[in-house]
Amino acid sequence: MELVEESPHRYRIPAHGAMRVPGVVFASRALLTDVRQALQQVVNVATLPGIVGASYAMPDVHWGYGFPIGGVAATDVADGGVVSPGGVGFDISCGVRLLAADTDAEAFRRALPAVMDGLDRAIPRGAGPGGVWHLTGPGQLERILAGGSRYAVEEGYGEARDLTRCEDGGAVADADTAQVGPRARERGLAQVGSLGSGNHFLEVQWVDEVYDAEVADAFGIAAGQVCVMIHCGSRGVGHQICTDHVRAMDRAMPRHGITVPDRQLACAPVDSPEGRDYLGAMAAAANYGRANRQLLSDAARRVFRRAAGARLSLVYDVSHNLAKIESHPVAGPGVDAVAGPGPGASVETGTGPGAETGPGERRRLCVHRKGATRAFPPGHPDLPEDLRDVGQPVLIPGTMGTASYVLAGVPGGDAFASTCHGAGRVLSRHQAARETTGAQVRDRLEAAGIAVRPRSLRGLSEETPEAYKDVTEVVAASEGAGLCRTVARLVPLGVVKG
DNA sequence: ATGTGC
Repeated sequence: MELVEESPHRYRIPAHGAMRVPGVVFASRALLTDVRQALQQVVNVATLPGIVGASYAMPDVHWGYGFPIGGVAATDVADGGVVSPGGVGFDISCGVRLLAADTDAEAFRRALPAVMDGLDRAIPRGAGPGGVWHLTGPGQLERILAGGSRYAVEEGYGEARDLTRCEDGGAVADADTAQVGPRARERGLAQVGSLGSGNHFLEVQWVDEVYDAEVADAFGIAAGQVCVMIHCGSRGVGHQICTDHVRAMDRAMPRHGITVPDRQLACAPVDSPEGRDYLGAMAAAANYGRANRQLLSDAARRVFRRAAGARLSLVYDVSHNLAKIESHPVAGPGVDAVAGPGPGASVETGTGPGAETGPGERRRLCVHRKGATRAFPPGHPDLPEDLRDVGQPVLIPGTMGTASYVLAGVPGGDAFASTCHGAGRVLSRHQAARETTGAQVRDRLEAAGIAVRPRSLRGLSEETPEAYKDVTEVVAASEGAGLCRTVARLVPLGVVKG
């Protein structure tokens, strides 16, 4: 496959065969090792009906179900554009939430063991059922699916201010709970307020380095400050919804006259019964994921209050697995996404004030972000007022025991205002577990001064840092590609895992 | 990611 280096962090796969648009890969040379399968998926995605601009890959791209993880694709709703569950992934609305404590790491050290023990008891995790809420009936699940974090806060599990620091104010309005099937509901009942397993975690971290003090200050974080980062999704609900709607679309594709190069790219026009049904169910799962993070935040807050006398305030909550209907400028047909980022250079800049002046007509697009984070630039109307001048906070969870990052959206960013989402796997779970044992991983973390509260040792071995790309390099490549700017680095004091 | 594998 031809990969043309256009700039140090931007590569292009020229459109060929059935591709309707080119592929654009943001990466460094080092990050391009072992991504052959993922880049074939970038090519496959470029054939989808209605796709505009390019099929994008973020620097943390790796192989996924149909679409690559670290992929961004937008389709034109009025031009037969499709929505594909594979473009969101099985863990619908998986995302990250960051809370900042009113204490610094030095003062906090003494309280750490008690806080970790408290979190160990308070945070449900691991595969299968178990959550902080025990639902009393189906009506309560209905309200979670429709109301997300907003419902959790109404019920007393948070502060009104939290909602101003959540993407979409804590809930998307277009959830269609009638499209959430019985199996998804059944699984959802018993998992409200739980981390799950795999790379999901709750970490106690501290701000080890600030790169942009002004933006960090606006976000509410400062050097030395203790934070809590929560990375989790919509558990069995999202998984079952993805499964159910992939099947429905797979059956409906012939009726819509759609053929795809890979069955895992099952899709339907956004403006079709199957497309609308999926988007409504996906929005319900998104709300479930947000409520999930809100409830875990409340559990962490109680522990911090009791064991450390500390208060946690929300920095931001953002998903990295979601499709959204957004308006972006798009160049006319025949115009490729050739140019790199820079003044006047990009064909489909992000939304925001810069976008209106760029070339192309604004179109209603279905933007799929799978393992990619929305990164609105300064001035975007959907940002809360106190963040409007600095841009959207972007939260990047690192590999267990290494670093995580806080980034900010920038003007002129390419890929429909999106950036990376994390480190990205290089070893499969199985391979990782063969490299080391959970006990070894635990001992290494403890020797580095990081407290670990795992639910299973097997899970720890699968998450060994060697299984992932270097998150620092991913973040540097994303900034180098003009997708975001680096604001702060966070390092763990303690890890709670499934 | 996932009651982890049709």
